[in-house]
Amino acid sequence: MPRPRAFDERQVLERAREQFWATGYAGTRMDDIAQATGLGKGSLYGAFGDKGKLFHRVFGDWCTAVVEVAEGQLAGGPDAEALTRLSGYVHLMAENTASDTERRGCLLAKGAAELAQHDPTVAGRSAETMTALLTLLRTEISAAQRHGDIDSAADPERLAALLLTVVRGIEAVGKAGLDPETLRNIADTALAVLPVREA
Amino acid sequence: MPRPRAFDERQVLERAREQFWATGYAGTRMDDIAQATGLGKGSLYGAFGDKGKLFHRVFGDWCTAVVEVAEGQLAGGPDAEALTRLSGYVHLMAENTASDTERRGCLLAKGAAELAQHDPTVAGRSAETMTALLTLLRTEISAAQRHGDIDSAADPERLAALLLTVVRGIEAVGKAGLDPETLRNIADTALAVLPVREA
DNA sequence: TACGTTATGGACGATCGATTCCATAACTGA
DNA sequence: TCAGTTATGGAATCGATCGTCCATAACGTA
Repeated sequence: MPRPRAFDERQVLERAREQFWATGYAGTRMDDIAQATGLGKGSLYGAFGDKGKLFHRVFGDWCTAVVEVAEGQLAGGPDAEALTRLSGYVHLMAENTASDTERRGCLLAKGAAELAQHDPTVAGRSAETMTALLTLLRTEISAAQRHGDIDSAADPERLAALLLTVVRGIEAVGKAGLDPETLRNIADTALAVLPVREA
Repeated sequence: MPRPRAFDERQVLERAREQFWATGYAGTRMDDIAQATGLGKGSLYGAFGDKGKLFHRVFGDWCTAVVEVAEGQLAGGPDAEALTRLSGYVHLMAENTASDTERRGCLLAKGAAELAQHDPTVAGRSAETMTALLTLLRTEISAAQRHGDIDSAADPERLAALLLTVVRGIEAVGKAGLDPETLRNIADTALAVLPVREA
C-alpha cells in the first residue's frame, strides 16, 4: 500500500485560493502556493496537476460557495418573508464588498475578468453560476409577489436579472473605488425602487 | 535638431490598447505590442518608459474616453429630455456589452480587477472615473426631477449611484456569461423601476 | 556639407517561473 | 522484516519575457 498524503487537501485549496484571490491567476506563482501551503512542488503537481487545473479547482469551489451563500439566504421559507430574505441577501452582498478593506473583490469577478475570454472552463463555470443565482432570485421574487410585497404585474425574471446586476455591480464599483457608505446605500436604494404591490 | 519620430503616438497607443484589452496586463508581452505597432523595442521603451507606464497611459486614456462617452450622452440639453438622455445612456452601455461578442469586457473593469489592489495609480484613476460618472448621472437625474419625470422626493445622489451600479453591473454579468437579450432587458427594467413623479 | 541629437530595431543579457526529475521517506500488507 | 507503492521537496531544466545596448539612420542647423 502507498504512502499516505501528509497534507489536508481542503486546507491546501484554501491557501491556494487566498493566493489566487490576492494576486490573480497570472500574478500568482506556483512557488508562492508551495510556500503558502508548505507543500513541495512535487506534491503540489502530483496532487493537482498543473497551475491551470489547480485554479479551475479553486475557481469552481468558489462558484459553488457563492451559490451556497445565496441559497442560505434565499432558499425556502414562507412567502411572507420572501422580501425580507431578498433584502437580507442584497445587503449581505453589499456588506461583503463594503467591508473588503483590502479591495480583493470577488474571485468570481476577478477570475472571469482575467480568463473568461480565453478559458472556456472559467467562462462556462461563471455562466452556470449566474444562471443559478438568477433562478434563486426569481423564485424568491415570485414568492414575494404571491404574498403581495412586489407588484405581481412585474416580470420576476426581469427583476431577478436586475437584482443580480445590482449585486454584481456593487462588487464592481466597490473595486473601482466607491466608498463603503455609498455601497450600502446602493443596496438600500435598489430594494426601495422595487415595484410594490399596487395599493 | 534631432531625428523626428516616424510613428504616430495616437496610433501606437491604440494598438497597445487593443493588446491590453484583449489579454490583460500580465498576459500582454511587450513583444506583442512591438509586433502590433510595428515599433522596435528601443522606440517603444524610449517613447513610453516601461510596460507599467505604457499601461497607465492606455488605462488613463480609456478612463477619459469612458467619461467622454457619458458626457456625450448626458451633458447639457433641456430638462424635458433629461430622462431620454438617461435612458439613451443606459441603453448604450447595455448595447456595448451585448454586442461585445468577443467578450472583451471593459478595460476599466478588467484593469481595475487585475491591478487596483496593488497599483495605486490604477486604483486612483478608476475611482476618479466613478466619481465623474456619478456626477454626470446625478446632474441628469436632478434635471429629470425638475421636469417632473422622476419623483422629486428621491435622492438624486442615490439614484445616480444605483444607475452607475447597474451600468457597471451589466458589464460584469455580461462578462460572466449572461446573454445579450437579457442584458438589454436589464437596462429596460432598471429604467422602468425608477420612481416616477407622483401623479 | 559636416555635426549634434534623437529615433530605430533587433540582438543580447539576466531573470523569472512553470514543470519535471529524482533520491529519499513513509506506509501497508504479506 | 521486506517489498511495493505513493508522497515529498528541493534541485535542475527549459522556455519565455522584460528591459538594455548598440550600431545605424534621419533630420535640422551652422
